[in-house]
Amino acid sequence: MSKFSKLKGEQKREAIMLQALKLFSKEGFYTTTIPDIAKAIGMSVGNLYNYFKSKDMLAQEIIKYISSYLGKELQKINNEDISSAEKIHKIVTIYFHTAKDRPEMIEYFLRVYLANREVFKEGCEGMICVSDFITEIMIFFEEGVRKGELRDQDFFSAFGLFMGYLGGMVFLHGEEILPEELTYYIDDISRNIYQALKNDQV
Amino acid sequence: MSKFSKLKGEQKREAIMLQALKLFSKEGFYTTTIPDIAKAIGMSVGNLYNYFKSKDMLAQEIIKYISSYLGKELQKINNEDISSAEKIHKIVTIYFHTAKDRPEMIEYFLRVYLANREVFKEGCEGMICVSDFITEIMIFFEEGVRKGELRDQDFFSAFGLFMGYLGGMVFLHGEEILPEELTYYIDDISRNIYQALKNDQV
Amino acid sequence: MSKFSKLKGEQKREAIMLQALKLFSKEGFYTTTIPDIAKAIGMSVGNLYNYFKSKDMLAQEIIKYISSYLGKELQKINNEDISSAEKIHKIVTIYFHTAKDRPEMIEYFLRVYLANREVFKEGCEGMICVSDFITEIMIFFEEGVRKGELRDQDFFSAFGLFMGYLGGMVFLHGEEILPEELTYYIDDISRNIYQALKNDQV
Amino acid sequence: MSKFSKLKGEQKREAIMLQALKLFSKEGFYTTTIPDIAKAIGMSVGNLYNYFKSKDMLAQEIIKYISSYLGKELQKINNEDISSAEKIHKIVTIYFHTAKDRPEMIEYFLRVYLANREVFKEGCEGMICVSDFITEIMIFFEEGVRKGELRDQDFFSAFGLFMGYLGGMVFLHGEEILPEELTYYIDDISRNIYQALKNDQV
DNA sequence: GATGAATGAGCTTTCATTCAT
DNA sequence: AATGAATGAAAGCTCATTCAT
Repeated sequence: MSKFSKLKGEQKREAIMLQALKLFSKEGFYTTTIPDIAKAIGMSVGNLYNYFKSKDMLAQEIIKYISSYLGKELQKINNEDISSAEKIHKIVTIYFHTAKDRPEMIEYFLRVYLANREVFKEGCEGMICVSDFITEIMIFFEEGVRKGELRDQDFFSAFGLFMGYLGGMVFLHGEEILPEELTYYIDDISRNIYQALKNDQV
Repeated sequence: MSKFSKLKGEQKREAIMLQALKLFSKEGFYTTTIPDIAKAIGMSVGNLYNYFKSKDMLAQEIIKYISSYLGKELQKINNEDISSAEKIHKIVTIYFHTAKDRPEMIEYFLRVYLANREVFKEGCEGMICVSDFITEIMIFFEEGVRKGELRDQDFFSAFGLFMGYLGGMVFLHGEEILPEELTYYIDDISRNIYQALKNDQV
Repeated sequence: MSKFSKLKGEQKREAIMLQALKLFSKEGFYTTTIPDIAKAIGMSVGNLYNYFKSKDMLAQEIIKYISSYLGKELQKINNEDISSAEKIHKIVTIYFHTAKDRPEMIEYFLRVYLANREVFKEGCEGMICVSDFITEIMIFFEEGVRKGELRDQDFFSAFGLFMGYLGGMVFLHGEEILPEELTYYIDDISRNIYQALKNDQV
Repeated sequence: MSKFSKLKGEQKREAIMLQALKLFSKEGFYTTTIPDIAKAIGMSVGNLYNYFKSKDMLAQEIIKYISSYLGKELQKINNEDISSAEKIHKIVTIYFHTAKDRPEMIEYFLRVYLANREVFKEGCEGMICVSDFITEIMIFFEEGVRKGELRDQDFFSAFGLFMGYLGGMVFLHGEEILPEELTYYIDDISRNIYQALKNDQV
């Protein structure tokens, strides 16, 4: 643990978020207490409340943080001049590598954000706290359609496929049910997604 | 609410599970209290503990109940003598209709079972509490492969697609993000899944 | 301390109120904690909340209790067939005797109810939690006017005199500033009040 | 808010007291926090502690300030060469005008000083923090007796009448129970007090 | 004098679970 | 089987006060 007291201002906010992110995703939102978080980063409970005014607000800031992080990764891919099939492969790759290197991010999305609606009800209405991420998926999809590489279907139908599929795999991995590493499935899954989304009318 | 006191034995157990299922899926596991459940079915908290020895155990019995229910539905489809493409369509249909008619079942799976690992850690190791359901998906998949209709890929890669996709759509629906009813997407999604799983080597 | 566990239902509610009344009036509302009250009556904190759903609600029930108690005492006097001067003397007497025998009641009125507006804001709007008491003062005053014994002045001007005066004396007594017992002042004060309120137009 | 930083020394002390006075009387002593006060005057909490060594000490300085202020007003009246009846009228007038123009002063007296004994226990024993004010009431009363205009009764009996009555009226006003403005009652109340205190033996 | 981040004890309230009846 | 009062540990959050800068 790097000395928390050496950090300041915005850095401390981020240090708190990263630690809470780990605990929330590993232990669950309700089973992680504020004192747990404070102790883990070596600060006092009271001071934590100087940075986030409630446990719920902290949870909301974290999901925005994750959405922003993943959104930026996707943006890089969207900016590349490659085919939709290649983009799908890269998206799956980045998603699974994130799940491997920073599993708490994906777990948080699945187990904290998606599962505890009541926590995000006020402050994250609709999908405003994850819009950075969703926007990039939308851009990927619409460009693919425009270029004639992807079939012009309902966006949500495509989005649900993407996110549900990837999320489901990460979940199975988290449950230690998968016999192989996540990265083992990258090719299969990229192919499945491409098969599902591609435009046959050529 | 039908008179709880008229029921007996196993029927009471089931009445408790159904009420708890509704409350857990709607309000969340941690935000639903045992007194909430007892009051909703008109019995005392003390007596509820005569049927389930803890809140966690109740939650575990419920997921087994759901798995069994959905497993039976899938079994009917598996027993029909139709193509894999048709089976996929039927599975998607039954899933979305369940999500529409008894949304608490699917929501419970997504928001209670998948999200609150700690509750199911002891008693539902691996996927033993949802094996009825998973077994039928496995049967569907292996038969499709055997008949040469589906590509012989890793089971989990296919399973993740199926469950993640369907779950993701139900989630989007629960968030009131989908512009259309769930049933509207049945054809698109069935097609996407089939495209992803089908055997091209013919 | 009588065995709390022997009591039941409404009796326990009352036992809690009486103990809280003592502590709130002696130590102050904010400096008395719920554990303090629970410990003083030998019950658990959690169980106390089975009887009163918050500290504020408990405080509100207590002021209603006091108002009802004092209201009944005044009612007896109002029902007697005596002059207004005699009634004043009896009211002052009963007030000071209450202040002597059950000082917490009067202290509560002065130091908890009158002073901590925010606690009674929602639930005791206007004077609805003390209406039993005020109503009797109003009856006394209006009958005196009707009989021609008291001057027909604004009710609040008369009411403020009565309650402010008596309250002020009890306060001075509580501060241990009065050189004599409260009862020593009964005649002087009754006379002063009568002089202030009587009808000279005869 | 005038620039706090322009002031210095004793002026800053007074600025703090005036702001705390407003907040304590309006929001209550325990519901007003030190940061609330600091923010309201645009200074830091740390610096506030350079002027007052604790919240309790601040509260004590404020009551002394109020007592001194009101004492001076009464002194002017005592110095006038007018009858006791006229003095009573002037005292009531000044009291109610203060309650109208600077309501926080009277409210503080009633709701902070009188109600939160524990805060003033050490430092304001007896009535030493309000002696400036009480002394003037005493002077008024004793001169009235000496001149034969007021009956020679126990001082506290007279003092309680005065302060209790006026305080009670201000309280009723604060509760928005009075149908009229406070000043409307000046004549009635002055008369009531005079009737109560005057010497009939002439 | 001035700042405000930091402390941590202590508050109100909740709730799974027990048990005497 | 049935009741629901009782328990008490533990939660989220507050705030007077301190102190390094």
